[in-house]
Amino acid sequence: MNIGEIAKRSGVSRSTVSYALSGKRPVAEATRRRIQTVIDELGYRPNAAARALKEGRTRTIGLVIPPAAQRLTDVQLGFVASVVDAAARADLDVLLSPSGGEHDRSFERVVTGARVDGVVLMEIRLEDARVTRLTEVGLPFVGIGHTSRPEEMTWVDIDYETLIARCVGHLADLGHRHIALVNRSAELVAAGYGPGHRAQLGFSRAVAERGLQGVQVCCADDAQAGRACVEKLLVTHPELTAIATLNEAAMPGMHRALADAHLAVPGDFSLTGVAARHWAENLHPPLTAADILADELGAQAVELLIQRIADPGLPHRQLLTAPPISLRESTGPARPRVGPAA
Amino acid sequence: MNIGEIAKRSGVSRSTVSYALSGKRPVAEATRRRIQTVIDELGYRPNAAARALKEGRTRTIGLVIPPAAQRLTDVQLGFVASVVDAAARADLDVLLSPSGGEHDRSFERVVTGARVDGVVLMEIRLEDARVTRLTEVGLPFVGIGHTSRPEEMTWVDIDYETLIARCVGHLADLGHRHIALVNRSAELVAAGYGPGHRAQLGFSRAVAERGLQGVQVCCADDAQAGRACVEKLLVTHPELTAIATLNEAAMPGMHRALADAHLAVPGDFSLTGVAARHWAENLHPPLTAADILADELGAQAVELLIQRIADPGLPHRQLLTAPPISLRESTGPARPRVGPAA
DNA sequence: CCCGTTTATCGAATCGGTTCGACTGAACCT
DNA sequence: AGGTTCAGTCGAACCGATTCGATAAACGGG
Repeated sequence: MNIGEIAKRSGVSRSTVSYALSGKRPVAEATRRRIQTVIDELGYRPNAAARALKEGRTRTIGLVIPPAAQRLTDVQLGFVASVVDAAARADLDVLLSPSGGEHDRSFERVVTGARVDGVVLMEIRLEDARVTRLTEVGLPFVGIGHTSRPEEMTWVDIDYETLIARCVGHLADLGHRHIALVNRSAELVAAGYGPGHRAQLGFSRAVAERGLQGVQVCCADDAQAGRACVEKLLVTHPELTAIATLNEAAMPGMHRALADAHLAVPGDFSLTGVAARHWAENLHPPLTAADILADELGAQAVELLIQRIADPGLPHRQLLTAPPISLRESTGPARPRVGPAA
Repeated sequence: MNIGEIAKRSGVSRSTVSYALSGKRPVAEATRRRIQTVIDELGYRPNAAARALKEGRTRTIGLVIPPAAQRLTDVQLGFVASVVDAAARADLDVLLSPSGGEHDRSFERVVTGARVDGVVLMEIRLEDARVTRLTEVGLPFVGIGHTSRPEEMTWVDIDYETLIARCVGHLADLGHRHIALVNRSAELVAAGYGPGHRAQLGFSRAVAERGLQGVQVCCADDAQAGRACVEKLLVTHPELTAIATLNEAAMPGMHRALADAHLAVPGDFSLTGVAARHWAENLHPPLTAADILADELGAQAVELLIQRIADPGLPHRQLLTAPPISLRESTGPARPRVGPAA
């Protein structure tokens, strides 16, 4: 079931079969039909490895995800899905590679040995060894997120700074004066995780501009932590009337803590943040949020990667997507709180 | 940066470099060290396509997932993560392929053209064209789930029938006499989706054995549907005191509906089901559930696949994993309901 | 000292495609 | 009629590894 077999049965040479398939040189219509018939009969498909070897490209891209053991957030999952989708539309296959921890062998395998034509990198830190390695190896790559030297790489990213600032602005417009930011986990933020870092910046800036009282706290990525975190906040900052967050995983716990404190959302307390659209819509009440358009971001990453593969010399493009905030039902006018500590 | 270059710089032939790397023939210690030095200096890694072409295997497995657009459930995500992890441990790469709908090209690319040595197939229907195709092509594969002719393929699966029956048994032990099963979406169940189908069987069987009153309903895979579904159930079946479910996505909405009806869990109403452990633990209250050990299942699937690749003639093994139910806090003794319709 | 063995290495074939240069007729031009 | 062009095809080289058979040197036994 190789090209030689097809050639033999069609009574032509291997090169003619190849040209019939690729169309890179003219082939007589009668010949082409004869070959096609044989191919259909035998269900022949060219061997991907042989083709990759000769052509020098694999028609495959790598997708480097955080260690699989550690659970992906909804937003991350959205990225994966959209990258896979976009790649499929471009007739590219996707090789999955967990990275970090004990999975460095997998990363190395994907990156070296010409297994992929390029790589999409998720969850980039401000200092990121994988970026260094990819640059060193000279493999085209696009980051979803960027390092502390963004001009040195090609990336797409979410403008968390602006998005969080918008959330704060929205709350301020509703009359809230005491607002908290619930960030991602302390380790992540300390490690220079971009979204966490930029959320801090955006929050500080917006709070300062609007002359508000702002509190920032970190919170592990799970419901229990979210609950504990908000319970504590309500006690230590009894004047709080609203929270903005980018920590999806903690959100259910945060809701719980508010409910336990008999604070209705949005009646007594407002909640907003940055989240995937369908996820925000599925909450109760639906979350007023700056939506992350994961689909678009993944598609753009793949598109950029395809460009870079075709012409690695292209100037490194950078873009931010900053859609407007989507008003839903989790925010309302500020109302002086009568909380557990009041 | 190919093997010839290494050979030249080490002053040996290409074959000697190959043997030095594979150890399949003895190489003088001095020569081996010299070669290794050159390799380390140049950061050489053998070209995967060339190796695959010669060896006839790619050291890559395919993972066929449901169309990416359609959101993966937590359990499905767990499968993906565990397959990727297990493959990485076995030094295998994972090629991701969405299937179904418009993604059939991607599936075809992966299964033909010798891109992968074998395939792990998720979300199998009772009648599944992909299984037919893989059998036809003769590519080794392992299903997570199985078709209506399970003896014709190799698979691992979760014993939903037993798990749901155990949930019912647990509720019966607590004194519940009127129990509902909230299944997955009607389309899925109608299409012969295994878990949905077997949940039905297990529920019916257990209800009959215990002499209970059982209601079965289907429910779309999202929170809104879950809420609507339970709201309706509470009205149409006012005697209900417990629900068992395998619909994770609908669970938040179900909780919501119970809360709206002023039914406390587990005080007034018990809730149980089949779910991923960490997910069940993260609910409020933590869900008493038959845990799905996704990690183990994925690892077993990969292990079976590796066996099948090594020896496709092996008798098709089949196994079920049926861990005991994990008692948490969402179930309690039955108490006559004073619900909205009472 | 000669011969058989072992050890270390090399050269060539091979995997299954793609692609380049060359060849053959037929059509076309002047 | 002779030369040019072009469609259609073939053979051979090549991509980068692995692997088989052969060879040469070192070694040990009788």
